[in-house]
Parts: sequence; C-alpha cells; structure tokens
Amino acid sequence: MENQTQKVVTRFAPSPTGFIHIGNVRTAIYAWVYAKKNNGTFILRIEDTDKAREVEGSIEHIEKCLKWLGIEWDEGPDIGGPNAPYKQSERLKSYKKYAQILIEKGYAYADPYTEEEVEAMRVKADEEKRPFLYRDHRPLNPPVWDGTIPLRFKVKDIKSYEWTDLVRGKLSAGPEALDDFVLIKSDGYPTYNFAHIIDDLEMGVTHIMRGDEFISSTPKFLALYEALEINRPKLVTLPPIMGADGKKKLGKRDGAKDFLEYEKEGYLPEAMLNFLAFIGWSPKGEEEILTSGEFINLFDIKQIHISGGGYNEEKLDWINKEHIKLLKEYDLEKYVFAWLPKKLQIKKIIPIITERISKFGDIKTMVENGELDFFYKEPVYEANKLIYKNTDKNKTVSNLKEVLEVIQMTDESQYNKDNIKIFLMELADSKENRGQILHPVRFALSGLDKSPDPFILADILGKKETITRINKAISVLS
RNA sequence: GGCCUUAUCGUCUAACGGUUAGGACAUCGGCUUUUCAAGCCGGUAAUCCGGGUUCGAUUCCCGGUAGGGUCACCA
Repeated sequence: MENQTQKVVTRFAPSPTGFIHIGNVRTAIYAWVYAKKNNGTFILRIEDTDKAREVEGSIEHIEKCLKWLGIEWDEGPDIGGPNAPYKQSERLKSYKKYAQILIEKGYAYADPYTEEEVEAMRVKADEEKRPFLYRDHRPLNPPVWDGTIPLRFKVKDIKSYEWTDLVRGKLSAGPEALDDFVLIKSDGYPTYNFAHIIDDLEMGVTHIMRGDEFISSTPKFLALYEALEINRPKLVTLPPIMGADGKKKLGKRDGAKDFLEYEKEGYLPEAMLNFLAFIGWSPKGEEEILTSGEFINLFDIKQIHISGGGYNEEKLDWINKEHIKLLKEYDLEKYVFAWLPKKLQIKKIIPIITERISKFGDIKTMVENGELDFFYKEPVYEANKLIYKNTDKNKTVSNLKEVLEVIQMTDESQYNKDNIKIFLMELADSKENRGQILHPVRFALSGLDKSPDPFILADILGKKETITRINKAISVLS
C-alpha cells in the first residue's frame, strides 16, 4: 500500500470509436490493478466528445472486453456512481462551468477565426519554414464567447515545463510546446485536453495511467492545473507497444486486431490477463505465470517499464497452455467443451487437448485442423502404413489378432486407458520391438501418421468401435 | 523539420557502479518413445557506436546513430 492519506482512484477512459485492441486493454488493466492493490476505486469513463468518430456499439464492446478478462469497475456508465454521469457527452455543464472560470481569470478567450482561416495561417507559416503558433495570431479584441465558436486557452506565461512522472522520472518540455489550444469546440463539446482535466478533478482521480503519446501534450495539462489552481493527479506513463513489425507503435490503422478476437480463438481470459500484464511491466522475481490475484499482489508502479517493446504471440500460446494446466477439472471441462462439436463433448477427450494444444497454439485452430476428427471419421487404411518397419504383412495380421484378443478379453468395467496401456504394453514387450504391436494399433484406430497414442484412442473410441476398426485393418491386410 | 523520449540474446526482459551479464519464449541437441506432440535434461545466442567521469561502467555524463511519440475545433 502507498502512504494512505488519500484513497487511490484510477480510471480507464476510452473513446467509443470502434473496437479496442491490446494496447487499450493493457492501459485498462494497469489502472485497474493499481486500484485493486490499494483498495481504491476504478472508474470506467467514456470520452465521447468527438461525435463524428463515434461508432455505435463501442461502449458495449469495451464493457464486454473488460468483463471477459474479469475486470470490474466500481463506477461507470452502466452502473452509475457518486460522480455520475460517466459519459463526457452528458457532462457538458461541468465543462461550461470551468470554462467560465477560466474566462473570468483571463485564461480563456473566444476564437473568431474559422477552421479554414487557422489552417491557412498554418500553411503560410509552413511555407515560410517557421513554426506556427496560434498565440502569435491572437485576436486583438476577441468576441464574447457564446458557445458557438471555439474557446481557447490563453497561455499567460510562456515558459518551459518540468514535471515528474512516476515511471519516467523527470520530464520536460520547451516553451514552444505549449500554444493556445482549444478548450471547447465550435460544436459545444470540449476537447480531450480540457474535458479529462475537469472529469479527473470532479471524480477525484489520483493516478492517471496512459500511453506515452500524451507526454507531448502534458504542458497543456499542467497549464490547466495551474490556471484552475487544482492539485494534479500523479502521472503514470505506460511504455508503447510496438506492432508485429516491431517498428511502429501498435495501432488500429496498422493491423492491431479487435481484442475480442482472442476470445474467439479460444484463449483463456486468465492467460490473456497474464499476457497483457507483462507487456510493459514485470515483477521483481522470475515468475512468468500469474493468476489475477498474484498479479494484483505483485504489481508495483516501480516495475513498469520505460521503453516499449513488441508482443510475442508465441509466448501467448505458451502462457495459454500453462493456464490450461492450472484449470481445475470442472473449469477445464467447461472450457474445452465450449469449443467442441456436440459429439466430441466427452470427458475422455480432454487429456488429448491439453497435451496437444501447443501444436496449434489455440483451441480453435486445433479443432479446425481436424486433430480430433479421428473420433467420428472412419479411417482410410493403407496396408503399407499399417505395417511397422521390419515386420511383414502376415506378422502384422497375427499381431493385430493378438491385440484383438486382449481387447475382447477386457471387461467393459476394466476398459480404460490405463488398463489398456498395461495390457497392450505387456503384449508389446513380448515382441522383439514394441512398435510391432503399438504402431499398427495406433494406425488402425486413427488412420493417421500423427495421432495421440493408441491407448487413449482405444479408450475414447470405446471397446466396440476399437474392435471394429482393428477388424477392418486386418481385412485390408488379408 | 522543431520539441519530447527510448536503446541488453532472434523476441520479451533481469542485473545498489564490481555477476562466468540471469530468466522466459523461440531455436538447436539429448533423454523418453509406437508417430506427432507433451514432459525432462542440456547447448548456441546480447549490453548500438564514440568519447568522458571512475580503481572499475550494461549501469552516471556528453556526442553520434537508430527507433518511437508529438506538433488538430482526434483522443
């Protein structure tokens, strides 16, 4: 726990502009885990101030992503809370109130120019190869702000800023980093730069976790905190996540996928949380597989990384496999069955999946690749494939007949993979080479070059079907 | 381009200024073995470059190089 003079309040504040990806969710879980660790409050807030970019259904999508991971928020648009509402579009009154305060203090003025006029000034400056600063073009007699033209922040002291970030340490920006920026747009909605300051203030947010793309606009935030004379929350900058090429920062435009895709591919939410936790943070020790409780326990802002890195889906596959191993029998069955066609939903098939999933990475791919088809697909036998290395046709037939005898002698109540293994291994050991027995049986049951072992196959198929398939193999050879 | 920022195995990372530079994934080899997996054991592999400070730099400072971010009435 931190020194607790103040309750920790964090928030995840996405904008509803379509699906969210790994990067967004990573930000959410760091804010969430920090609140959890400190018995604090985690808020979900929707930053819907850009009506043009809004995509219907985004909010539900965001909520679904978080819930899938097991992340609960204490306050949010769906459940309300002491600082409701939690959508910025419903908080316009607050922004107006603080805008008025800024105007009165001489920190804000109405911008009489149209967007095109400002753009023209910008282009001209660019052509003349000098930096464009709006503050060099301030109107001499700004009109009274009536809410239909933009309201701009007025930079009073042109100065450098220096501040401390809990992850990055000392950060700074030169005087040209801060210009007169728009607080409220001509459509009446506030900009991010203004709105989040007011919301964080009113909601009592103590720690802001966000990506490093906001470092450059931090002087704007600092200037606002100063102008409004309010305490600023602690700033926690998260390292960037690089895309698959390892070059550009991960983003929607360059191929970041919908976070829910991972659910659709059959990754466990626990594995996903574990995976995300390590993109930008690592614990003091060397453990890599963490449950959500362990994550909360171990989390510390001090261990958040500074530099960015890519993420490695091969490692996600491994993490997923390790989490499957941790599942209790009941949960494992529930998880596995959710991915199987009805007729494959039998307990005995589970070990095959847990043992062989790493071949495919995720369970969806495994099923799609026909790894389990042997169960209901009649094998196509080829004599030469049934015969093991140095044995011949006749020998193989007689071996299979011996196997048949053993199977038939096994009582239905004794018929399970452990017993089948004991009986068949005993028979196999009596030969000069175990493969003489085991190979043709495996092939007779699966018809595949690569398959699970014959014992588990025989068990899953059942005594009757096992006998049928071995007989077929014999007839192909005879 | 201006400003900001980052830099350890192929990848993700660990290392109070003193370590044979550690771990994980991937890869390679061995064991096991009826196949493919799995499992177990082992191997290969890294401090961007150049200066400086220091008895001693992966670590601190400066410069270079390379990467990333940002320069909106988007967040």
